[in-house]
Amino acid sequence: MTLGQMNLHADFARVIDAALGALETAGTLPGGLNRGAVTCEPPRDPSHGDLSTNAAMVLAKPAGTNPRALAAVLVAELEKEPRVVSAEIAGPGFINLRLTDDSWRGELALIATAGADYGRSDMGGGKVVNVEYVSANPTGPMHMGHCRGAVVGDALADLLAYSGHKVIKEYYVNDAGAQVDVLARSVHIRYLEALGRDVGAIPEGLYPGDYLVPVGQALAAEFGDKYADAPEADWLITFRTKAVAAMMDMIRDDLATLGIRHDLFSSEAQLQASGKVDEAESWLRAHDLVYDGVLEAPKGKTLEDWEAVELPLFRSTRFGDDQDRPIKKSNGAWTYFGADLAYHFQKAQNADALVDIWGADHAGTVKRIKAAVAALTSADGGTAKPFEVKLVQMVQLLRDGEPVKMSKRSGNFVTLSDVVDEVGKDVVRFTMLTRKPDAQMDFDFAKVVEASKDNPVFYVQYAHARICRNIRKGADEGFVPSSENLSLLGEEELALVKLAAQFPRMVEAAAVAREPHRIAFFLHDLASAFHSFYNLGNDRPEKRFIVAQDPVMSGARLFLAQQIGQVIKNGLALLGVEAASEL
RNA sequence: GCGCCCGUAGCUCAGCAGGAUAGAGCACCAGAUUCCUAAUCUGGGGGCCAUGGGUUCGAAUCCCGUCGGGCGCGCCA
Repeated sequence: MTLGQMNLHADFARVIDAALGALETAGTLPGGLNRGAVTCEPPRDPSHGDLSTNAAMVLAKPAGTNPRALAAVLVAELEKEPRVVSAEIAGPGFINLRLTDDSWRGELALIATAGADYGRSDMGGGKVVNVEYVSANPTGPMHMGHCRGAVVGDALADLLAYSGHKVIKEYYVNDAGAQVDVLARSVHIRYLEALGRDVGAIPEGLYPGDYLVPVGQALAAEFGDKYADAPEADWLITFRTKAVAAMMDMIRDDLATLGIRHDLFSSEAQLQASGKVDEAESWLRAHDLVYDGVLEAPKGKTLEDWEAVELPLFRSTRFGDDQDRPIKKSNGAWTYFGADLAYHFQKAQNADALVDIWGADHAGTVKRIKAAVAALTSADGGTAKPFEVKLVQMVQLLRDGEPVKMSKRSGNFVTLSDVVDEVGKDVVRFTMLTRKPDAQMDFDFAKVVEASKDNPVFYVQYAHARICRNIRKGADEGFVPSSENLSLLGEEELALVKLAAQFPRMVEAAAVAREPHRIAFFLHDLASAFHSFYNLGNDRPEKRFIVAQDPVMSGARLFLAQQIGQVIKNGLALLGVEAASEL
């Protein structure tokens, strides 16, 4: 049995499929029906049963019968499954299944056996997926604008790994564009300052942030006044390299406060130096995907300095873009797109699939890069390498309801580490993960700081801590979690198990949809169900986890609590949030 | 003008690759701890799922139009 099969929901999807197969063999159903739309999931209303399938409804038409008639024969087939207590037809043709209590008790035991692996699956089949995220320009510390993509990308990468993919977490360092020259000049000012020169105000157009002060000091310590009066050409490259390295150290530290650690940092400058970009261009030219041409003036805005110049253009209009895109500038340097194209080609050679996490402000470039990657990776006439761009919408930063304008140029921004220091990693991560990534969100700094005690993350963590505390208390009284007498667990307890048992399918669905936020919502639901059950013990002492004078019942209940805690812990781990045993 | 994303309760958001009576948190109201920490629980009010069509057994969900909001539309990155 593989990991992907070891849970009840996956099992019953197969039971239903087998039942349909039996009907085909018997001639009741025509062969070759597409069962892709058949579902097997818990009904929204638990009173309808444990599992529900729409098989009769989606197959009735192609089978030339009506839903309820098909449901009747399918029910007869499903009732042969020993774990099925009842199979009922409901509404327009749903089939609702009730399973034996023992099958749920078995699932509970399975959670204990699987432990940290409960929910893990082999769905990905070991395929290598490269997830590129953050990739902020190395010109300053991480700010809140980067935060969402960082958290979503990291959680998605972990989710894919947990679902049976081999994941490479990658950061693309844009250390080759004009912005790093600006950085080098900004650092040179700080270098002069460190040497005691009067530099006055930081000139317009350079980065004014204080974070460059120590970089200037380090350069002064290393080089003395060697470059103080030297022409820019003498120091630009050296300063650029040193400054980028310093910025990347800072960024790595910032990411570490969120628990984010990339496997691979790829340098744009190194990529260009290696000749990979030229190779990509040659290949594209040979395949008539790059040609020399002249662009039309941009629409929708007027540019005084617009000039028509011949440039090497990528035929992105063939792939739905509204304009062909230059891969080189008139000065011969690569455009961002030109280098990016080669970069993706290189990534594709080392992975079975690519996922990029981008900010929504880059949405306009998705078509061209997807087109380029599709063209490059199907070079040998094969199928193109799967490549998805996941857009993470903007976070509107507010302070007491007032928008905070952020600009690195002006030095006015809310840094990531400020926020993490203030509210903590878990709150930041959970907040970013409790909404779907393709909707905009507001992040009111003051509000989040103030309301951090009410953050849903504590609700979930509290459930876990509560469980740990009870297990400790049980141990103090000599009660140990035990799976010996799970038959003592009744309807209310099994309702908890049924919810927890959905974790594996939630993980798979979240991985397929690339939506880690589903895990966060599931955990909230599970914590809520747990807190509810826990409070039953207020009025009904016999429902407590620790029942005085009853080690057998206490053992079974504590076992239940332990497994619920395990599932919460597994889910939190996926989100990169701590599952503390004390709050 | 064009492209992408969004529009669900007073507010912030879910709604599981179309499914049964649209949910949660916050806020508001009313309750529950001699008993495992109340960082919890129970109950209540509150929604023409922006809007108009279409697809089908069935639509908040898919398609088209309209309105409203965001982002983008340079040889920038």
